Amino acid sequence: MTPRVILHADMDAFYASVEQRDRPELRGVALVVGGKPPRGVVAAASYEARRFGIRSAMPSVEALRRCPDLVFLPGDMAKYGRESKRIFAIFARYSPDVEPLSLDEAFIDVTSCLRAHGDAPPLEIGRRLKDDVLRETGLCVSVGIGPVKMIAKIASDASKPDGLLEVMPDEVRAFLAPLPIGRLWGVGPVTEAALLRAGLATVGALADLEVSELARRAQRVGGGCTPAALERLWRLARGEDAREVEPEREAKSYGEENTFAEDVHDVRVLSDAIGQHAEAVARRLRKDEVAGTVVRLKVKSTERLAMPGKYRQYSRQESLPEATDDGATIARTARALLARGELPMPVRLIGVAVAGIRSRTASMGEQMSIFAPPRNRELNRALDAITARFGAGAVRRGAGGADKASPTLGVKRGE
DNA sequence: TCTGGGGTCCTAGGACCC
DNA sequence: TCTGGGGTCCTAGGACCC
Repeated sequence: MTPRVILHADMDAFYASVEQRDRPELRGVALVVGGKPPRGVVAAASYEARRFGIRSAMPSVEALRRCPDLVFLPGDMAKYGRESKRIFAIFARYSPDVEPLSLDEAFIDVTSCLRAHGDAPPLEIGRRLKDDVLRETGLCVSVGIGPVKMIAKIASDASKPDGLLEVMPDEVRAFLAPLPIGRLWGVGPVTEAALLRAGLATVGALADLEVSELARRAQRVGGGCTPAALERLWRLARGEDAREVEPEREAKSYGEENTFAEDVHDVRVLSDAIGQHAEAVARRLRKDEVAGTVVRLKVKSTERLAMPGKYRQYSRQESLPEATDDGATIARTARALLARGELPMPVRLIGVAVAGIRSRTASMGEQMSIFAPPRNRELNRALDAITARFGAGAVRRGAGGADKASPTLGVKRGE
């Protein structure tokens, strides 16, 4: 079997770079896109800000402490979305097999179209891709190339900023071996700490274990690291990653949530927020012509956990007899979940999500299901039309009053 | 007066069916 | 007086990713 050629393309400091491109006065300035103190976090930091040690996912208060002159931008998701479309249109010219990971990041499997690229070496293909993106959008992208997804991803990360790095199949083990264990895709803070305690500090140390040792070592690692989980990581550490590039992944859930500016003691405020989230989720379901059978309520209390910055969280869900895309139905179900039992007050965050997603048409063929009570369908159509024209804040069903949900900003770690 | 919001995947227990 | 084992669905929680 000939090895695959997989590119991982990842925009450099995406949101921050878009802002600096469009506003020349921001060039050379330490800035972040994200939520302001006291409760916000950094979604993206310009390279000038990174010189102060500011990183994605850092609390904004901490960022401000490191750089008192830091400029905060709220971010413009609609703009980043448009920019994302342009970038993905470029990616699509390189292969039909493009798997988005986020607005600014994708795997591109070019194995089957090497000929179409004039049998150019992979590194040359990566170079052309970078040039196209820079010329057409004015933005920088880093590209990693490898025989499997994870290697391509780590390579792009290692090459940043403005990077281009190919790891050949016979170089994989040597490339991975010296990396700290936390760089492995799927090893976060909790697993990293557990692996370190078990004496596995580098990817190479894990890769060098004998298969027969794994079960015993998993015992030593503990902390929820099952033998199966450790074996998965072990394979990744050896550069074995069988996952294919999947161009057509459908969303499995749609959710909206918000952290309140201040802790909430009033159930009516929670109920109102549920209503807004339910309508927002429903609008997105209808826009994508899908519906879901599971309604999920998420509540974050103010109780802190041992991990810094973590709070105790509760979730309750209910399966519906039929798939729905109706905000009123989602809201009613979520409110019933809220009322089902005592929850510790006050509340820091509340969220509503719909899962069990199926396409509207497929579902109708299956079971003649109708997603909203007939009397609501006219109303929903009207709501969608008004929202499309005037934006999400223009119209709201029922009584209002709660804080508006904060804008959505994805975090880009390790750019 | 100290960490967001969008997701995915995995695990584990219990209910239920055959 | 006794009760296996597999499969599937549901729910809750947690780790992880960007």
